[in-house]
Amino acid sequence: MKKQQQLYKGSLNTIIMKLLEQHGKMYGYEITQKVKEITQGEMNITEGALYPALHKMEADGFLDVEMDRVDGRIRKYYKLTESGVKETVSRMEELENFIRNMQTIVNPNLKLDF
Amino acid sequence: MKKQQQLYKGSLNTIIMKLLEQHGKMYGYEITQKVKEITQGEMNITEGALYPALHKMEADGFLDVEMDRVDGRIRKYYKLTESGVKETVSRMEELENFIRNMQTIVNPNLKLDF
DNA sequence: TTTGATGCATAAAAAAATTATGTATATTTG
DNA sequence: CAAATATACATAATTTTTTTATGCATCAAA
Repeated sequence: MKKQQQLYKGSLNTIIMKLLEQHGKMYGYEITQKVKEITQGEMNITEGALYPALHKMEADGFLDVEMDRVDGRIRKYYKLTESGVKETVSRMEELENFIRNMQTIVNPNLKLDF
Repeated sequence: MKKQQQLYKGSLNTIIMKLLEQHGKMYGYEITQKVKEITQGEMNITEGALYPALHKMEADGFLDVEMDRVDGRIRKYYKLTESGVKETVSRMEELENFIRNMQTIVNPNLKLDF
């Protein structure tokens, strides 16, 4: 029973958007499985967080939805809108800045390339 | 007017603990200034987040406090307890795992060294 | 046939910030 | 010297974002 890596709050939307950018369109359950697979089970996207996040991004105009019936089950495929693509770029910059700043804080002696 | 880098929620305690580990003891205001200095103003620790965080970590036994009066003003110096040192190690591992997982997600083609 | 996987969803609660104040002293500036 | 800025602490209300706990339904496997 491996220890669960906790998500830093605020990173979920960035993860979702980046996966959609890479895969074109995905449905909710697929996103949870993809994250689990990529991180080898270390990160777990809970459905209680995922679905409200998807709905909010759709309401904000970042995502478009398309319903599909597969094997008698409903799937809601999400993909980035034009606005969503821009937002993804912006969120990626934020993530990179965060990581860079955190690395500077925890490792002040590290010399960075410019 | 440079854009403010927002903190991912959950990272504040890690930042505080790491700074205390590096500097031995610090007071609240000093922490806000140090973060601002290190990140060249990109990250801003708000007092509304800082002081409750310090109080909670003290209550949890991770920090010890020492009061000082300097130039007529009160300073509350915080330092890590033994338990706090262990917690710092643990939080650093979490941060490194988070960064590694996020980098794997956003850059799946990157080959990592082992 | 019942358990686990697939697939969606929402509500209540907790966690962790932001924003807005408040108090007080010291220093700098016009 | 008055006013603004910096130093230094603190708390309350609100917002954001998550976890935890449910709920419903279909399909595959044991």
